[in-house]
Formats: sequence, C-alpha cells, structure tokens
Amino acid sequence: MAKELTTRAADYSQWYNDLVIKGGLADHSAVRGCMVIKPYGYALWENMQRQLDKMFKDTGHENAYFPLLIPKSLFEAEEKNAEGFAKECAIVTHYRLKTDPDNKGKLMVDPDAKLEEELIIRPTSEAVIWNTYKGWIQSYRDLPLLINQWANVMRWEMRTRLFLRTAEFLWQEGHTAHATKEEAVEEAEKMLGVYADFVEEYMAVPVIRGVKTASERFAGAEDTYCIEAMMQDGKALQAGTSHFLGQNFARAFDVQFLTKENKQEYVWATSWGVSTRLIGALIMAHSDDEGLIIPPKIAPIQVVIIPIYKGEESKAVIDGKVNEIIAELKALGVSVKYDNNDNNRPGWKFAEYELKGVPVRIAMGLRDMENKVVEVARRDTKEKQSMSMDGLAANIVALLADIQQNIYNKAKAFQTTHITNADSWDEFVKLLDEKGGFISAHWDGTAETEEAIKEKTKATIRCIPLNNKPEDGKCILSGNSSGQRVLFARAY
RNA sequence: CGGGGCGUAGCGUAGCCCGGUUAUCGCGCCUGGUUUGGGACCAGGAGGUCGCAAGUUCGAAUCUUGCCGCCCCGACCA
Repeated sequence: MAKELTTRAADYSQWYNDLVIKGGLADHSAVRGCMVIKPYGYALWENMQRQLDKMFKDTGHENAYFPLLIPKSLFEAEEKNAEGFAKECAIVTHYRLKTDPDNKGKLMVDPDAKLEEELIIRPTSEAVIWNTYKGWIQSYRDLPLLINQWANVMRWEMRTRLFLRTAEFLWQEGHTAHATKEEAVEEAEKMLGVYADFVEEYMAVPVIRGVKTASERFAGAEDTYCIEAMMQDGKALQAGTSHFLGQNFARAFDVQFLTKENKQEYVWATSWGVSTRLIGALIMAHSDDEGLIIPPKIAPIQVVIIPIYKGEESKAVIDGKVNEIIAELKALGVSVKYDNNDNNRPGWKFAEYELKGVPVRIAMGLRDMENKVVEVARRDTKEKQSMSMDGLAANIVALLADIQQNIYNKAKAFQTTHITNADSWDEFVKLLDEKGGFISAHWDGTAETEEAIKEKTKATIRCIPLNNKPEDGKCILSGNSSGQRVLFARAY
C-alpha cells in the first residue's frame, strides 16, 4: 500500500482509499460525490444483501419497492423529518432538455419544461411510503405491516468518502406499522438485534448496541437505536440504526386504523436501515497494509487456487488435479476461483489476492502433486502450511471457520482495549487525543453539556449502551450528578 | 461551504517558477522469445484534444482570466 496503517487522519484516508481502489471494490466517479462499485465490490454487497434479506424474511418481513421521486408537498408533511434532510436534497425541477441555439452541439434545460411542483430525489423514503401505507391500512387486521425496501438514496453531503458517505448509496430501509406502542418498540429493538447479529457473525465486526441521545436522534424519531463499531484509527462508526417513530408519521400522513373495539387510532411506526457504509466499516475494521481482509462468510471468493507450473504440459497435469479439488470444495459450498491465467506469474497473483482479501489461497505445483499435498496460506495471519490432499476440502472448510473466528476475535480484542473509563475532564481529553476509541464517562444528561463537550473535543456521545449498569458518579464536564456512564468517541 | 493540493497516454508521473526542436520516465498494453514456488527478463512496437474555454505572444503544457472536475483538512452529517 502507498501509505501505512496510521492514525494520522490524512494518511489513514490515503490508506483507506488505496484499500478500496487497489482492492478492486470501487472507484471515484466523475459525478460529484458518487462512486462506481466494481464487480468485486458489488459481489461483496450482494453477499451481505443476501444474508440480511434472509434475516429480514425470517423475522416476518416482505420486500416492496417505492418511487425514487417524492413530490415536495409529500416530503414536507412530517416537519422534523423534512427539516432534518432539507439541507441535503437533490431536486428535480424540469423534465426536458432542448438543443441550445447559441451553443452548437450542446443541450440546455428547456425553460418551458419547468415542473409545477418540484420532485425530491429520496434521501430516505418515509414520506412516500407512509403516504402509500395510508391506503393500505384500515383495520387492526392489516397490522402489523412489515415491509423492507432495497434501494438507492441520494444525500447531497458536503463532504463525501468512498462507501462511508457517498452522495448516492445503496441501502435497505425497513418501514413497519403496528397497532401498539409496545409492539413497535419491540420491533425496533428486534431489528437492531438482527443488525448486530449480522455485523458480528458475518462481517466479524464487534459492535456496541445502544440508544442515541435526543440530539443525535433521527429526524422524526422518538428513539434511535444504533450499533457502533470501532475502526483501527480509534474513530467510531455508526454501522446501523433502528428507529421507534412513535405516531409522528401516522399523524403527518393520517394513517389510522379501526381497533377491535371499533375505535380509530393512529398506528405506531418503526424504520431501520443499513447501507453500503457497512463495506467501509468492514475495510477499516480488519484490513492491514497488505490489503483487504474479508471474512469468509461474506467473501466473494473464499478460496483462490494458484497453479505453479513449467510449460503447457505440467499446466495440463495440474489443471486436472485442481479440477478435482474444486469439485470437492464446491460440493461443500465453498466459493472457489482457479486462476490459471498464463499472463501473470504466481508471485503477482499472490500479491493480487492478498490485496483483494481472499481468505484462503491454495498453491499447487508438480512438487506438491508428487507428495500429495498443497500449500495453504491464510490471509488473516499470513501463515502458510502444507496440507494433505486427502480430506482437503473438509479441512479447508474448517480453516475458513477458524479464520472467520480469528478475524472477529482480533477486532473484538481491539474494541475491548479501546473502551476506556475516564473519571475526570483532563483524563477524558488526554484519552481522546492520545488513544482514541470509546471513552466511557459520566454525563449529566443535558443537551447543553453534550454540545459543550462536542464543541471542545469533537467527541460525541455515540450511544447509551443497552446493557448499561446504573452507577452513581459526577459528569466529567459539569460535575453534576449522573446515574450512568455513556460512550463518547470521535466518529466518522 | 471555507482552507489547501491536484488535473499531462489505461494508471502513476517529469517538465511549468524562467514560453522555443519530435512532451519525460515507470507500470500497464501489443508482437516475438525465454520464463513461472512471493508483484519476471530481453528485443521490437502502439498509444497524447497536456481538464475545458477565452486571452497575451511570431510561438503556450508553461503566462493571464474564467469555468469544470477530483482528492485532503475543517465545518456539516440520522
């Protein structure tokens, strides 16, 4: 890599960009703040998508699709939500171009084709979805309504970063309607659990489950639950959110239902989402200076096989044996790539697949064939070992599981050593500047103090952990009494 | 949106301050050959609106102005 893993912001950004681009995941695009996701990156997203989708369906949700464009009048219906997103909307104002009479070969916006009402390119779909739900919900029998959408959204962010904050990004957004408050809160918490399970089990990134403070809440929500992950430079990243929306959207879009008792009531709502930002989290949590490290459970390629041969004849012999191995691996559900491309030499391939983060590499030459072994290298530790061809596939499956666990353990150890208690202001500031990570500290619960801390240190309250234990203490800034610690960090 | 940097072949770049033959080098690409256990070597070859536009000049990659785009830092960000 061009730059080494470091915590200096500019160098870390360079390191991160190199990983994304050289790892073959994505490119910068010529369109402001957008990116091109390359086939390898998209395959990774598809694997994540497939697993998440399964988990959503296992919890009773169905997929649907809603429009990209939202009429301004709909968008502004829920005031807080509209206000929260107003600053970062792209807006469609015209529907036609025409040739420019003053500029040959160029096109201009046709002033006669101005829309009467502007259309907002969705930054999130609550408005258009709740406007639709109004027509779908009449009775308690229509509830709960549990729907998810896979879509792209656009937010005109001032500053963009590959995968972490692009102007256009891919995500899923779940939008549910319930008859009771309790059921909606339960749904929001349940989906947060689904996210946490996915990110920890499949992406091997440990997370803190928590709830946001009022000032960090989603625009239009009553409560925002989140999972927070720790990156290798000591900054936190919000990896997913789940919101209890109360009856805010139901009131804004007049979504009422008749109860068993024949009473009109507003429904209770949730929304929840994760995006391609998860790929950014994956990269920054695991990768090293040699390139990406992708956990086996979501890796587009789990095993790459590289033949080492001299001349066409030996290549044919090795091809034959490798095809047997591939068949055995595939039978056990392992995704394999055999790179017998003659254009690149083995050393080049070794480096290439390390950059791409392929978990296991098998190399086989004539020497190995004679001894009935292969050379197996694991990406996470870079260890190499000789493995017998007898029972190879089963051993590879076991190795993949071991790698998955090891990647998680390493990230977990990093997270654990980067949650530090601070009991005084000086300690708090020193930790932020010298160590980073999550800092567990007492806070008096006021928005003023939270804002003041952010102002002084750029650290925000990432969350109040769900499993928090009550503990008496004094706020690190104001000195007022506090009943529990909260997690602070500088964040992406 | 403020500050900084950059834009020259597919990628990375030299040249620019101080204007002057045919625009430099590396990687990649094409052809042939030798190679292949950690990013091979030799020989030959192809590839350029120097981001766009206007201006200054006998002459502009180089100077001036405007515009466009990208990256980094900050502000902003559920």
